[in-house]
Amino acid sequence: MNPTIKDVAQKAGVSIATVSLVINNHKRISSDTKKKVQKAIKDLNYYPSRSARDLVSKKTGNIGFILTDDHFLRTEPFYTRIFLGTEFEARDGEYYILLTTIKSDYSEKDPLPRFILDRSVDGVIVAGKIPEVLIDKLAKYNLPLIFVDYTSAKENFPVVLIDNIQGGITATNHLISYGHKNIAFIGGDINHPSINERLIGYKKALENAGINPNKKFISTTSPYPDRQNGYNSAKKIFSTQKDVTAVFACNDAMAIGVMHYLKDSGFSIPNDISIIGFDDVESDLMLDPPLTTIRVPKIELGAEALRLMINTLKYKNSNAKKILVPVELIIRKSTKSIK
Amino acid sequence: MNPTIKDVAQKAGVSIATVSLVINNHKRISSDTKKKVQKAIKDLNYYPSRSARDLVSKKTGNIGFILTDDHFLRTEPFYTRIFLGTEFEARDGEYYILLTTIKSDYSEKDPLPRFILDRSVDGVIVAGKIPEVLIDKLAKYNLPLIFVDYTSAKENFPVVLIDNIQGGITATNHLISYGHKNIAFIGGDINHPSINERLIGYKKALENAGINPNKKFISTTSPYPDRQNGYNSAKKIFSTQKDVTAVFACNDAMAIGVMHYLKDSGFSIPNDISIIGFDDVESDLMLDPPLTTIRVPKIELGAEALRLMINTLKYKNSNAKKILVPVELIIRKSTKSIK
DNA sequence: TAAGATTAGTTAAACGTTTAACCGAGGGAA
DNA sequence: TTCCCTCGGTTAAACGTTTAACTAATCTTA
Repeated sequence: MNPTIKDVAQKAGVSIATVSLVINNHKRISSDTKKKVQKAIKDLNYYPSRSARDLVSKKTGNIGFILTDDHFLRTEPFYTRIFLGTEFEARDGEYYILLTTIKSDYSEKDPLPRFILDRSVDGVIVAGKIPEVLIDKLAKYNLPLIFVDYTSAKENFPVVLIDNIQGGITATNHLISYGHKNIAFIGGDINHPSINERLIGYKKALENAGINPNKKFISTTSPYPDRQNGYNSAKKIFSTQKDVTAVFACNDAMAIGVMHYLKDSGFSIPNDISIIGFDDVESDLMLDPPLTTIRVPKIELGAEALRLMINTLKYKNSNAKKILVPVELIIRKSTKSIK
Repeated sequence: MNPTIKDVAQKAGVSIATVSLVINNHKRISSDTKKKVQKAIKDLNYYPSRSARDLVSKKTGNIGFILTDDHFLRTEPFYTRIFLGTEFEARDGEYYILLTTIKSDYSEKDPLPRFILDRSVDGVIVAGKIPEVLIDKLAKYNLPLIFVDYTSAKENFPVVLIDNIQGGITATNHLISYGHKNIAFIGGDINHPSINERLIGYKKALENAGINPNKKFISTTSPYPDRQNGYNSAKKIFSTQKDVTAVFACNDAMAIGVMHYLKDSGFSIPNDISIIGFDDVESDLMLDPPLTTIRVPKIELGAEALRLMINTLKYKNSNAKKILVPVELIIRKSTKSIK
């Protein structure tokens, strides 16, 4: 079997308590014994048993990560990157991430993830929009709960968010600085806070520039912000509004849909129409032209969430922090100055 | 704190051993006591402590899942679906899946995943191609190791594979049955067993039909089977070979690249050229026309791997099983009969 | 009826840690 | 010299399960 703390103690000629103190580098240990013990640990290739440790310390060493299945399976690796950021950050620490998906139409009678029921996690990170009913059920367990890229309107949880408003402003300003005035906004369900905030940023930037937002240029009726809906929304707008010269799509997926529509309709990008996206879902999309967009640091979002969780766990401070992660304008070839 | 087995025992008026026996439904318990105990468990909302259980049973209740980061972040949700299949299957059982990615250029001096080092898993599932050096390092730990969609040539591990040869035959037969004779094969690195096997199937089907495989119709020099390389390979073949009427791409990503090239070059699909892919990565790709392909049951692959792992863990039978998962022809609009 | 077998449940040890309480040695102050 | 403090380490209890070994009661069987 694997070596235990006992073997180490024996080999180093000390008690098991001493070994334990060395491992958790307690100060009450001389550097001599410390070295001896560390040598023994190395020689035996000893690793503490997690279950024994967890049992006595009443921790599990796991963090749950909840995602809806459609978010997990999205074509563009957005939430998967957020997850990866969490996993990267956990990797060097002492936590493991337990990922589970839930159905996006989770309802009252669906069971909670097993890791909640059998208390296999010390806290839960929720990424993306999930049904309110699940939030309610989760809140009943007094587990630390942290949200990423979404949060409940009703309750006040610690959360890591994209600075969407600033991103919306930056994107719109970029188009304005290129001389565009008639800028369309193509978004999905306005009830999703991220999309709404990007729209707010869009409007703010227009107002700052003295441009009156035109309702006919704004599409927010699509249920889900994917390519197909980007295509459809573009169709609706461009078939009636002839003087639009630029599009701000609420994410890259919709932007790609818009590009498809424009190509199909004989428009040239960026000569006829400039287009900017949001998210920067890096992938071999073979887009032509490459899409100007607002980069969201997805890995960073996930890492930030885990750090927040670890802090919450460590200091039990439950004052609900909000962390706004900044975004960045990435200029490629899909936008063009018309001055 | 959470209720323990002690609380349940007290409430039910039995010993803790009895409670334990009920939980693991041992036969030596009358149905009367069983009911009493189960009621107490329900009343107290009791769940056994995993760490205590693991400590005594010397299990961890976790299965590691290793994936290279580029596989995890692929545009098409292929390996993520395999993972999900594993997670689905684990969900109702008693295992948790610990997912970790490794760099695709993992080298000798990179550390092993932490869950291996500190023995936090009972077994490891490896999905997709990983560097041989990692396999060697993993093999040193005597942990059950199961491969999915890849396996080491050197050693004999239990493995769950796609029936690629049959898939290659089915795909090619489909084209042959539509009257095609000059069928191109567009693949990536031939060292990847899956791709090689699909090519073998292609050749077999041609031979069965009395058609001599033409080397000029076969491209296997791309390093990675993605869209861009599909595009490039198509360019190479179609710029010299004028009588090709159909393409069998080794996966959907390359097929999409091929479609892009054909469109850019003014070909009509399927009127001028028929094309079939492999994998069936369902997604909102807005492909026009929809791609005929060979469906790989990805969820099923993952689930099968977990079942194999659980069996290995349960019966310690280490005879390296090989499971071939069948595939299915999905006819859409990208192939057309030319008879 | 007595001995053995079966049934249903209990006792207690064990798993591998952490950590509060304890202890002995040496040094300094009164 | 005596008392107290500090330093560096040890002892032992506790965490919540599983399970081998045991026991008491009932049932069979000759």
